Amino acid sequence: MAYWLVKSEPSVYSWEQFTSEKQTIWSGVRNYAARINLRAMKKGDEVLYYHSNEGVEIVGIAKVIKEAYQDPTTEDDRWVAVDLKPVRKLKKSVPLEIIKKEKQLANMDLVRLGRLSVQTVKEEEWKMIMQMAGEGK
DNA sequence: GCCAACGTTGGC
DNA sequence: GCCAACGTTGGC
Repeated sequence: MAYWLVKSEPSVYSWEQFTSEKQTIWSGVRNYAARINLRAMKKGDEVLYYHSNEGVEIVGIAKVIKEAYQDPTTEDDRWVAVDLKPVRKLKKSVPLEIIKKEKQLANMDLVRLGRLSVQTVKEEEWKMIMQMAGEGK
């Protein structure tokens, strides 16, 4: 089981929209580093859902329901998409500001590689986030 | 193949 | 709205 983090601008595709649609195609990624991560996603992997620009916080958990396939939004077969579905909203959203203050999370991709839109999350990082979100585990 | 210029992302 | 950081492009 691996953990991931995806970003979305709420004005483009928010968590609320995601949950009301029950699932979504995570397409339109045009970045090589992000593509490597998309390809590595396995069915059942859990994904943190992060709101960029507005909110600037992790708001919920999603799950991979379909592994990488050709991105339907382009003819170019080099790009891939995955299908995600919402699992649940976090009890408490975890703002980037708080993550930055947490020493154990200083090396998270979210902090180091701010602009990467699909990131890996280590198990320890996932656990920390869950604690900070008030999720008992 | 290097690197400067440019465009985009995203935090503030 | 500004600007820093970073990825991509293109000239040489």
